[in-house]
Amino acid sequence: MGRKPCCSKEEGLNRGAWTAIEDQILIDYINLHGEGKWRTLPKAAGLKRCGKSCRLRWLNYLRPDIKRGNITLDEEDLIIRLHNLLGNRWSLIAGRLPGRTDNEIKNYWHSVLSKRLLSSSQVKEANRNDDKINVIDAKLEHETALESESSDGSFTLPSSDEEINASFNFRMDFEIGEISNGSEGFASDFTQLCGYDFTDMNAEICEYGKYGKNDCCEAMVENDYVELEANNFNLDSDFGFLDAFS
DNA sequence: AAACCTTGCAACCGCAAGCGA
DNA sequence: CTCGCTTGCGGTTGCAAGGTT
Repeated sequence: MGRKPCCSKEEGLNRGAWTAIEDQILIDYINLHGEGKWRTLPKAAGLKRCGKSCRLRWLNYLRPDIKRGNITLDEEDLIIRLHNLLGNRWSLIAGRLPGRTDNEIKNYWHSVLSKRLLSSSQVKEANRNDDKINVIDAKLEHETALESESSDGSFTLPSSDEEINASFNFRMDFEIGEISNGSEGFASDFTQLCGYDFTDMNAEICEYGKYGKNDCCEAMVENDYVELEANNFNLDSDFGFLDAFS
């Protein structure tokens, strides 16, 4: 590779793809001594690798709880929503997807989702010029486009590109600032539709907002508020009102 | 069959945050 | 407070495999 080597101060270290033997040495060592102390781990384990490389290999590949490949539609849907909310905060997104690593999600985003969303954004932009629709109508339209109801009342996630694009055409068209200021009529309507209690959300904002915008956003993610079908949240613009807390 | 192109993904790099001395 | 070290994160690279011409 045409780049400066990792941990260039230390010579004689292996680089590039890991061998099965190296993997086994690392697994055995961590099973015995636990994670951490990456700087000293290679020497202690007898690996000719830098600590960074060992850490990365363990976290992204060797950990026993890692799921690999076959990202489900549910996971994909969650990745898209979290990315809309948090941007390129891959580690935070990965934290909401058990068994998935930040690297895998980042790769999936760049190789699959970003291309798909790029094409859907053109359709989305056209819809920005449409008249605003009220929340109830929007929700019904969204459900019609996104979900197909089966005989037992359950729903399925979108499977075709058309359906996924349709989900992106849906916009909440509301100011989240209104929620924080206690727009009770709106909140009760939306709570009824989505099953989320904006009273709790307000409390969450007040509690975590005082520590700063990022803490508040992360707290909201932790508490599943991102499950709202608000696909177009943006950390800086839509949560801008939280700046007042910082 | 061979050359070229595209895609997926593991791995590397630089930077910044956290933490202890 | 500052300095140095370690760890974690996001961006980027380059290899290998599969697809296309």
